[in-house]
Amino acid sequence: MSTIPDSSDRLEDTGYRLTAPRRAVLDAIARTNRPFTIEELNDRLPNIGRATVFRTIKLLQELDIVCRVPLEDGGIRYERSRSGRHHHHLICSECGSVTEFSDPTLDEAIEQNAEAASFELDSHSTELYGCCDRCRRGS
Amino acid sequence: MSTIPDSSDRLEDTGYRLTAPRRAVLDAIARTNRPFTIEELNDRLPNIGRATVFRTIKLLQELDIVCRVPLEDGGIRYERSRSGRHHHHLICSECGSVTEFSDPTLDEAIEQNAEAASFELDSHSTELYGCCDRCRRGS
DNA sequence: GTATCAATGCGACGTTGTATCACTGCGACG
DNA sequence: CGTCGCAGTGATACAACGTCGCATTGATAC
Repeated sequence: MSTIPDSSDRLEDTGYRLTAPRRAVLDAIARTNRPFTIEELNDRLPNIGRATVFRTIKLLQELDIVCRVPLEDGGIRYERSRSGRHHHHLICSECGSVTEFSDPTLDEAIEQNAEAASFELDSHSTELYGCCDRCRRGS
Repeated sequence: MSTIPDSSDRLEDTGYRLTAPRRAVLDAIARTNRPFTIEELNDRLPNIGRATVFRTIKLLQELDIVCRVPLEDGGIRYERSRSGRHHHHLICSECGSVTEFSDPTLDEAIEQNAEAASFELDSHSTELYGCCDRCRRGS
């Protein structure tokens, strides 16, 4: 999992400035273990402009520090990227938890479908929706 | 591919009324071969209320007559479902075309990942983004 | 026919994100 | 140090996409 220092470095290494608002956003994200909406983040950072929060999250997405999690109902949440690399999501409809996973077999199946259609693959996204282990045991 | 009569039947069979506005939406969709936004559809149906178009598309999604196509940039388009069944999308960033495909191998890989995490899978979505065969040849 | 209730149209509203633009403060350089 | 340039910020207006509430309409059962 990315730490705040890691993320700070990644910001500066790519030529972006590590400003107080960005530090505050990184800090707020680091203290959260659940997927969050921008509005939630915004409420927790009353001294930081709404636009800045949006801009910062967009930036962090580009740096793979946070990732966008599309929900089944079309809603969007964001989460700190654990791996900082390409991955997929298991999204629990009960508790809203999001778990990352990677699977070369899955990625290969996707690449083969693209190839079969003579499609030049740039990127792909796959989300799994259902009920996580915790919620299944709990209920 | 679903025809208008098919879709009409599917509406009535599930207990919904086949009204003039719904017929008009079905008709407009049948005449379109490209993914569309609700706003585009709305412009083509000036006699039908915006809310009704939204409501109808939502309904048609539930009946698997149209499907929601999430774009790479977060935008949303809709398209007539060719198969009326579960499938995935190849989405061309050049021309915006959307092609459906199904692949049991891919679905199985997804199921195995869910199983490995003791996750009870309800549904999943996978989208492939890139450049389609036509655009590759053309450019 | 007519009663009933699903469906519609309208307009207000909510959410999520972007554009504009004046201002601020980081950090480079003398 | 001082000051300069520009990336970054904040406020606000705006845009896109979709929902809600409610009075009215019209499809269907009887």
